[in-house]
Amino acid sequence: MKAAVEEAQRKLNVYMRERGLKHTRQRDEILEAFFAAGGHVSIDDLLGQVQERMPGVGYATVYRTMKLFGEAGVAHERHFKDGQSRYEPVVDDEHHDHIICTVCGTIFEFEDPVIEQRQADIAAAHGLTVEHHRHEIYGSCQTPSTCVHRARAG
Amino acid sequence: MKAAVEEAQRKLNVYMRERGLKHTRQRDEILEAFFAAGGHVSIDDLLGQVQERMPGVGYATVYRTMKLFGEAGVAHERHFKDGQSRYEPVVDDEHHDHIICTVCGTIFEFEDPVIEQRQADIAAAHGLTVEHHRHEIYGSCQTPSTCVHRARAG
DNA sequence: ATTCCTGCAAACCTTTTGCAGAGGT
DNA sequence: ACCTCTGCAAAAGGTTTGCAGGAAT
Repeated sequence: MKAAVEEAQRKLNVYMRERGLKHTRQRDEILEAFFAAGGHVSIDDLLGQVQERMPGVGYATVYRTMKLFGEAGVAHERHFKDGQSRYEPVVDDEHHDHIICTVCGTIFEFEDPVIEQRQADIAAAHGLTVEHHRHEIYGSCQTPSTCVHRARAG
Repeated sequence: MKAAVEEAQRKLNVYMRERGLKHTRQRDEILEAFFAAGGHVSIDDLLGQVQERMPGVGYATVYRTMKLFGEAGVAHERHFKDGQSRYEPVVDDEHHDHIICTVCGTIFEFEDPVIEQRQADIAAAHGLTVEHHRHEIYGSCQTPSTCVHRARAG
């Protein structure tokens, strides 16, 4: 499997070239740190990573860059309860959803045409067209000790 | 149908009595405004409502009160992309999901038995029982200028 | 009387913005 | 050369906290 970061790089380059934006070392580093981290990174996390290789970098650059990544369709901004924005990589042409075992933390992916269709219907009923969605199911197997997934959990 | 606010009042009273907290006019007003608003209220919304009846009330009180409501299990704090916390009533044994207009920010609620059922099935297929889930649909009407929801957006 | 609450203002934290200089095209 | 990007610092939200007086028990 090709590294997702390469796909992102291409996408980003196209986006930037289209509007005359420039390729800089900072953007490279941030992109790399972002994908290396895997997901749900905060600005602080990223800044910390990037500063190990480029000590001068400041918050503003990271903020601006993540916003750019968002516009380029490379990163997605999420908000949890801690008041900080967190970012996760956008994985293309495959909008799978997640089902997460609350016992062992295993994350499965699923995609269900029936649900997709219902979503479109519901949106239409409100006069909207679906752009994207987020769907996470949390559940558990029986008990921690009998958790079927534990073996394969990270 | 009994007003949900009464249920919440009872729940809140129990919680407060248990820990010697006090019943005040402010808390009453905020609770009422909170339930009157229906859902997805921001602190500003609440403060505005409450100040119509109690001009002196400040932000701090509303923040502290909503935090209290959260702890008492009467309100649930949510974070969307606009950087503000929004609150919605906790309605027992009934959960809804959200559909959000990316043009005007209007938030609708929906609940769909078909989707609920599929979720349970999908979870079962992975050996899990659903505990809770999070489902947000983002979509738009045509263009900002023709946005149907704009009229009712805050 | 005691203890909790309120309102104000200041503090705090995250994010955004203005600007002058550095860097990419 | 031109225009964008960066880093700094200041500004701008949103939320929290310290404190002195006020209210509930």
